Amino acid sequence: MADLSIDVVAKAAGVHRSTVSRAFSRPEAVKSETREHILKVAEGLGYTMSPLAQALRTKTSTFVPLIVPDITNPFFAELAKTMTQAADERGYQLLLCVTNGDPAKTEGYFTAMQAMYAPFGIVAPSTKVDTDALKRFDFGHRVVVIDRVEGDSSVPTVTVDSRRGIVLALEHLRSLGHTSIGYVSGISGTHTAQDRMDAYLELSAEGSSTPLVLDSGSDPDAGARAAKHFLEMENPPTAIIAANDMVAFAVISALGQGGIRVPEDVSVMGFDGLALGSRFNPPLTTVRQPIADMGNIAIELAEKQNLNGSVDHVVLEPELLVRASTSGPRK
Amino acid sequence: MADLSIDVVAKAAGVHRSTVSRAFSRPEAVKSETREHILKVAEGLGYTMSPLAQALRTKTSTFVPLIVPDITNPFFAELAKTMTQAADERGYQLLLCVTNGDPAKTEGYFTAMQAMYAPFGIVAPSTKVDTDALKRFDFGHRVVVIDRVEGDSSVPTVTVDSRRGIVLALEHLRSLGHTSIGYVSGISGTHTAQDRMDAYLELSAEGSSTPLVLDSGSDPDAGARAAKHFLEMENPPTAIIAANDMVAFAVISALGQGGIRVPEDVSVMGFDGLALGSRFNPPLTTVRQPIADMGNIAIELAEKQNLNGSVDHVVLEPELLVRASTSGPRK
DNA sequence: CTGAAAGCGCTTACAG
DNA sequence: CTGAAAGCGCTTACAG
Repeated sequence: MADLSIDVVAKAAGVHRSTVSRAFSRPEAVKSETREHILKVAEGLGYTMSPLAQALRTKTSTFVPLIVPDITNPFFAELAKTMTQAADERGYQLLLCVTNGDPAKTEGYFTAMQAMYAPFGIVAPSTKVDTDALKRFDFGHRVVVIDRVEGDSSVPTVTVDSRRGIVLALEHLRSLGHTSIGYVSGISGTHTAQDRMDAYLELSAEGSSTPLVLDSGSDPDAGARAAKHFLEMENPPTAIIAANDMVAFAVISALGQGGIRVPEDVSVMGFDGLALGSRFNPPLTTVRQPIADMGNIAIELAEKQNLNGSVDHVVLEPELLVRASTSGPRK
Repeated sequence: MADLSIDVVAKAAGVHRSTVSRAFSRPEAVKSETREHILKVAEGLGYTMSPLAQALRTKTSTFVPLIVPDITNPFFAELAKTMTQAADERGYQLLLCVTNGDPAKTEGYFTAMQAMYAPFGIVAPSTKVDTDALKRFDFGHRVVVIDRVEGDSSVPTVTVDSRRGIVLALEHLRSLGHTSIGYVSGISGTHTAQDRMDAYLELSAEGSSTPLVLDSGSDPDAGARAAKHFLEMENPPTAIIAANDMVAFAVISALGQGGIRVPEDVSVMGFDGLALGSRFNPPLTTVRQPIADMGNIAIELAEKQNLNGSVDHVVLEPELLVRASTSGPRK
């Protein structure tokens, strides 16, 4: 495999390199016979264009970074999976960038993506996005955020209606006969997390049940603490809503270690709709976010903004997913 | 942010661009005063070199692809996480490439990486790697595989001692008093999967217990089928080893839906040591693979091969991780 | 419709 | 130790 460049194809096809370039990049600008001949020769040689050289020359590439805090979190993994495909279908190459929550890393990725001539990027944050900080980077002007954003409406966003999700959860639980419904935050950085909690607080008050937050921490041990709290209560709630599926898993696990069974002793719901939930013990009832849609829409929003500067804020509908972790209250 | 290039830095610093280049890439080749001056000017301007242009010119980059079948599988997610950091520390940028099991995609990544002048790559396969197919690509000669490999020992590999892991699992279960121990394959593509199964078959025969494979499929429903099988047996085993943690989750979930409790009614072990296992219900007893070590070593092996052509095959020791999904046999 | 030339942002022998 | 020149693999006005 000697180094194949546009010039060797040009020579082999008996044309000038600019014609080869056009045959690939602007096919309509070259006579069809010439084009077909060139393409055939190129194929025979096993030639493909160098994206590096193309990017350098045109100052635009097809690399689209997806910046996530933690790929080990199944929510982001599922997002990455669907976005890889969505990007592919549109001719982009998704570059997964994992920050592990380190803001310095995020900035590093921003300058790197700038240098790679990425046309735009997607960020799924773990904290409320500071749009001012974002815009200190050139690249920050071409980013869509998978969360709500405050104050500044100039960055495109896509989220799920958090309040509606909590309504769905509460309705489900109440229809089962629950009146005492607790909440475990478990996450707290994003607006999404905040919105879920706020909605719970507000809606349970409206429903004339007293809000009961078992834990509001945001570390991985929140689930365990919530379970401990539950076990120590005289009148524990008969159902629990967890701020997301991962927290629900942790709660159920810790509860189980304490001898409490789900859903026999207490119902537990999650929020996210992870595939993993269907194989949990018990399979998790949850509010599904349309993760695949979010990924597709994020890319569309980015393209739109890139094209004509339009900035959209899309809010998707969540959906109740009843599995086995909820049932009527005990007794 | 006007476009910053080496030439604008050169002008601002009053030197030739080649000197700027050296100040960054071969600092010892330039007088220290000059260098410091250049670096200061560059910093003031907010200049960093274009990795694209560098790669194009030197025909080598710092992009290191990690090719995995499915990022949604926590094993690969954890691998990706530790490898991102390992790569970073060595000055590489990990590029996550997800094939979704599509061989065509793998080939696509290979040619893309070739085009990106990646110095080498890491592949975590979902099937037995065909080294001949691998080597049809130039890039295939600079790849390390996270699995065993057959026949051809010219590609560096890193794995865990599968047999040893099964020994650990069997010993643990037997020490608890189990004599009837079933197995669920759940995965089957890789040598690793094969080796685990073979070891189980061989070692349970040696231990004079009859091997009992509840399911040998490799799809996501293997766990459910195994549970069904279990429920239909007259004399079901008192313990089950699952080929990996994800399968163990599915088995426990399906068993739970069938009214069987773990570990009260049957003990279940996994294999992998995923972080997720500690938050399963019940927390999963398993054989831990040193995933972080695997990642680090994979990169080291790649570097070594790249440097002096040496090819190593590293086999790591697994470790028993006792949590709550195993106990003595019932009654 | 095709070719010749200039240039994207770098590096590296080669002189001096 | 530093500069001038050629070139990595492309694209795109500009001619013809």
